[in-house]
Amino acid sequence: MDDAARQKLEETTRWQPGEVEGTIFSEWLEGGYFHPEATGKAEDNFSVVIPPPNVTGVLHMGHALNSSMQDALVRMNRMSGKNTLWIVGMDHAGIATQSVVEKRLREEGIDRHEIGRDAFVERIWSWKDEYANRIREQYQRLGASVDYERERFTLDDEYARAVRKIFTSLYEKGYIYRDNYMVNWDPGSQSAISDLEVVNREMTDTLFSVDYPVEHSDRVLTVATVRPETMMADTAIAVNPNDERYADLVGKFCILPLVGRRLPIIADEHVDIEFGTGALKITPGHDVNDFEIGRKHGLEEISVIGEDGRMTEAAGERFAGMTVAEAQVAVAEALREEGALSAEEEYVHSVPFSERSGERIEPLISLQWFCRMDELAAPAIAAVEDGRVNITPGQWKRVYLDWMNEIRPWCVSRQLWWGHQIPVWYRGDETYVGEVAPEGEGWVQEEDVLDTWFSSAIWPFATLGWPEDTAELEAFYPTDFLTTAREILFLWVARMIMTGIEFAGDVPFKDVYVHSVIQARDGRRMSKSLGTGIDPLSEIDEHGADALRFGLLAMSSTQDVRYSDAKVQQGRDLTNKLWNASRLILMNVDEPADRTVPAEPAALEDRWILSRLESTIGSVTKLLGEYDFAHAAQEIYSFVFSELCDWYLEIAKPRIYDGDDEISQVLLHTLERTLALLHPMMPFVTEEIWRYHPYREGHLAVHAFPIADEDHRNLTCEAEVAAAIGLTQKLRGWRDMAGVPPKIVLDATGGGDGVPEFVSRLSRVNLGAAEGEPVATVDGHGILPSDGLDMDALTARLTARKAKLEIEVKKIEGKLGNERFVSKAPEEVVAEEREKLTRIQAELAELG
RNA sequence: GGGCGGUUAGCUCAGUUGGAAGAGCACCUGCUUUACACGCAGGGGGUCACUGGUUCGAGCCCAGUACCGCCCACCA
Repeated sequence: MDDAARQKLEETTRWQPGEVEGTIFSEWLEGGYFHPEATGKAEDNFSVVIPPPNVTGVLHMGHALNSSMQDALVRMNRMSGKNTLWIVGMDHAGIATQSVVEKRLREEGIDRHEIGRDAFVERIWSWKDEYANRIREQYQRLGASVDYERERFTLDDEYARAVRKIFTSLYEKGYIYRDNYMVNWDPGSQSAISDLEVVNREMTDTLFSVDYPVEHSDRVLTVATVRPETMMADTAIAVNPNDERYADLVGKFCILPLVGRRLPIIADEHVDIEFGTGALKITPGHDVNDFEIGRKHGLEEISVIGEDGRMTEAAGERFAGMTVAEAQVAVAEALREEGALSAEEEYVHSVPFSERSGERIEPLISLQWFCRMDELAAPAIAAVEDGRVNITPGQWKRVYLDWMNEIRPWCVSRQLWWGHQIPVWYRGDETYVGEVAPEGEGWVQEEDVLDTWFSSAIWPFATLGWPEDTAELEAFYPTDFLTTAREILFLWVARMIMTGIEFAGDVPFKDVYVHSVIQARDGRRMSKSLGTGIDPLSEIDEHGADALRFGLLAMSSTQDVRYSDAKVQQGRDLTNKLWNASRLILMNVDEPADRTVPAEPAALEDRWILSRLESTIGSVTKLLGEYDFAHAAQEIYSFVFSELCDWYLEIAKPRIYDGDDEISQVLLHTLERTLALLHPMMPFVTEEIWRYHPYREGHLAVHAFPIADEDHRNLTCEAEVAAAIGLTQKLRGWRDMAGVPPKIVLDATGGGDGVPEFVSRLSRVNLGAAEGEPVATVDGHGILPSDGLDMDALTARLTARKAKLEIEVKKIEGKLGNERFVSKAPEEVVAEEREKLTRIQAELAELG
């Protein structure tokens, strides 16, 4: 180490992340460590795709969590010597991006229709560039070791070609078709949306009872509806076939109030006899159920609400042009005038809303492109059932299978401008579907674009150059695992599995880990609109990237958790602890002539820390492999704090200052392995410390990941030191209990053989110093009288301790006195109780 | 309406196959011990939501109840 480095170490008593994180990251990039050659086979290599964030915004805490998890595993595998690729990129996010940009334009007083499609899309592209830069920078701040040279965007030319190929191919297989069908119409975005983009909310509406007179009769059929404004589109009245009240009316007709149309009275199982009057108005044009019933019975489909959310001419001139809400009031009023409204009551029910625009969904019949899913789903179901794709935690496997088994056609067209324009061309009655425009004059391309998820569904292989037979595909497909939030299990994960099998010839990943959702500190959802979001960047500014990464991993779990500042602080503490422990080692230890650590060092504590180190390496590696990030973080935290710093370094301190080859070997070896082990979780601080390590030959990012070395495990030694530590703690505890001032060194009997030297030093109780009449005993060691002992306080505390132990004795004696316990419980359990009793009785004896 | 998850220390959360409950933070008491006060040592604190059951023994298993959360669903 040169003088400048030594001075830096001496001066820097706290880990200061802000100063060095940027430099370190640049060095990694310059080293090209994150940009692998596309060589070798996927089964030997390691690859992961990042869930591409929307270009609408900035990274949120969910992205930070996901990336912390992926990076931990990616770095671990890269260090283990695997050719490793982590793919990054962004999603064009059709509706989301279009509406954000549209809103901004409106603030400038511009309507997108004024400037036209091309100019509008141009505006979004510049928006995209701006946000992609920000997102990329955020990943770098986080330390994500993605391949920045292979960044992809779901609307790139190459990617778009893959999308068109998929569409065309599905069309040729007969899965994709165009149809007039009931869709979820979002008046906000003026587009159809899929079922998965609809959220239901509880609403209080008015339930109107409307009387429909029966033709040639003085009877009326009363139906209940929350949507009287759709009644102009009614084409039937339905009753349950088993409803005796109406059996004689089936086949007859009602007269539609206000309009006067004759409505057939039909029988359908769907109608609930118990609900309301048991008669249901059927409006195939504006209700999903009614649409199904209508198709079944061959009813006419009338539309009275337009795509703009206003009543059409078909609603009659009295209502045409009104908004749906206005029409409801007007229709109710008209019915009232006619005396056809027999009741109005408050009614709570769930109502569909657009997740994106927030507007109430208007079910409309519309000409859209659909994709039949059954054939695609079947092999994707099999892949999860037979374990080619493994979903953890296990309960999500069933959720996935349930949904897949009930899968319905997917409405893939969107009436937007931003997205993959559907590769279909029309000319008169002709329709052409293909990857490129057809030859000839007069062809006009379909204006609609594809659902965003249609393009993200092929992310794992389209990013690798599919459909070309690229070296990247060969080397990195299928990927190894995916970590994801459960909310996109259907939207994204399921569809990737389906397209992967169908088009790339294999499942896209072997493991899916569904992680928890990090909630706001108060337990609410983190959301921009609620203002409950916590910005990862400001957390990094405040505590450093390592602290945030550690904190997120430590607080992660399979169940939802609240954001824990304490866990981030714990990460911060760990970086600082590691930094300072390293300072102690690196400033005091010289590089030994021979780096080799003896299989069995002479010093007990050396054998001990080596054994504990290897044990920790084993368990952390295992936990990371099981996606148990929280326990992995906890494990390494307690190793560093407790075992390495609180015990080993304190025990070894005199030797560290004196310096000898063996302690140097052990310290430098232990530090090296600890840094490498921790690097995947805390890449920055470990890389920076490594800079000062005499063994350094290159960056830690590409240093070998440690493999647990069984030769250094020594259970006998671990037990011996554990006992010595136990004794030290007892002596310290006793001192404190007895109120002995810290400066006083007590004398005690015992010690000698079998008790390591450090016990006396760390407990400040000089074992075996002299003989004499003890005032008390601790584990057989007699404490000799001393000026620092307050005998009154001691007596009081001993009495309290005794009382506590006696209660414990009674409990155990009761248990051992229970004949059934002794006879039925396993021997070792009984033996353990006996030992415990002996132990406590011995302590009681010592207390006198 | 169906399904899933949760209820453990003041707070946030762990608790592997049932053997008598842990961590971090917070709290209390000491300590400027020459790596670190983002530290060190010691300590207090829990009828494991409730009610039954199985068992020698239940936070863990079974049945039910009460709250809380999430997902799915076409009750007008």
